[in-house]
Amino acid sequence: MAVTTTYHKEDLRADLLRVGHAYVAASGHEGLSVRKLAAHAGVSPGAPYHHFPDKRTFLLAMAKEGFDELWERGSAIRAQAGSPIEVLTELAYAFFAFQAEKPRLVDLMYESELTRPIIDPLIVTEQLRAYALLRGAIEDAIPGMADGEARARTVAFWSAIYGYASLVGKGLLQPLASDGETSFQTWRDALVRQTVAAAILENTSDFKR
Amino acid sequence: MAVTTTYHKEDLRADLLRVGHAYVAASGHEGLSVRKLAAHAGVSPGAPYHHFPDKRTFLLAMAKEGFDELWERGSAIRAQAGSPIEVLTELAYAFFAFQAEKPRLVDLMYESELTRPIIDPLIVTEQLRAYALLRGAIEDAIPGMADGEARARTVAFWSAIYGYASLVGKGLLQPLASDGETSFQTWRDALVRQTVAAAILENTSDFKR
DNA sequence: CTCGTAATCTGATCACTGCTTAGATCATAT
DNA sequence: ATATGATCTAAGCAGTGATCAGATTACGAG
Repeated sequence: MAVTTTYHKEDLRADLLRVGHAYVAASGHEGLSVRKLAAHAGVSPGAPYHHFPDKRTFLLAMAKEGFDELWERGSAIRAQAGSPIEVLTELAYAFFAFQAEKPRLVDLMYESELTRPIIDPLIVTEQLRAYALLRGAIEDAIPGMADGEARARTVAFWSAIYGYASLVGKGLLQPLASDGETSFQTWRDALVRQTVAAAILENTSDFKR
Repeated sequence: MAVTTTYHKEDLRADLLRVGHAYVAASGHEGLSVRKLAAHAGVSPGAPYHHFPDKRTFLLAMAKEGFDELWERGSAIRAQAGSPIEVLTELAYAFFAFQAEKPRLVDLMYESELTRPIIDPLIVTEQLRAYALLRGAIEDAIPGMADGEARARTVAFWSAIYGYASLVGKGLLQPLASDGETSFQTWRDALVRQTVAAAILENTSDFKR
């Protein structure tokens, strides 16, 4: 006879995450509904609730996969240890690359119902881990900094990198380029050079009170 | 006999915007529904659709009021003309102040269904106006820059300011401060000083290709 | 091999959402 | 006074997140 369609799925949880990532990559997290998700996974509308208590929890699971991948890329860069300047530069470009590859996933991670009106604790945790990575790279360049200075330098670095990637993600920077990709790369390279330099300059006078 | 309740409202459109701003300020744009809006304005669920074709259009009208206020504050700062360093510094702090006063409105303006998955043309327009303001302030400091350099400096400046404000708005920076407001202000001041300095330094070597 | 238990899935249902539409009400100009 | 057009109500549509009773299946204990 015909192939018996399984009633119990192989691993519905993993299927849902797979389907979810595909949907988000294609259309963003805004239009994603539990019903569409279930339909794409070939399952009834209520089934996903046996694997995730909430829609929010499901989105959080997807976001976590994104943060994990980002973390792996970042810690790999730091592990293969070049000079501090090289490490910071590569970290910046790695974030831009991730944002370019999966812009809609980055939206989910940083700008979604998971971050508004109040941010989810898990995302705060992920962010602290990334903060520690950046701070470590900066402290490699300037050993023995006071706590406040290290914080200020890390925050300034991350603000510029995140801000730029975020604006690019919104499509708020391309329209300014009349000469296309060329100048687009030029700003980015200049911004990275500036930001890395500012994070690493030995002159600490700006941070003393 | 009793007071005749008016059937036609005085100015429902303005009332809706007022009510909308109050709701967003209190709870954010996420939970705002046309029905709640109508109820708060004392009107039937379908009434708002005679003044705004869409929910999106309504949100856009609210966002535009925010951009207009921001623009007025910014152009006032530039009009009262101090040194370029003072102007850029005050512009940065003005944006932080606006974000601190109306964080939920800033969410609506920069991180909402109006900016995702694709950004609304009106917001791009508003952003270009603000970009021109910043660029002008930077060009006051360094006259006669090449186009690419002016762009790169402006983009880098705006990226850092926006990125920092955005992270603060998400509550992603406070948790890092163990000593409260003091160090919080310290990072911010250091970031502004760094960013303004980088935007204005005469050394153009970083921008030549 | 049987059978009970727990996990999984279906299908119906609830309150809520954005939006549409027919018809009632009102202001205003002629 | 009356007609025109703007405004509003009330009902209803499809789609949403979430719940739940009952059907189906896997699996371990006897």
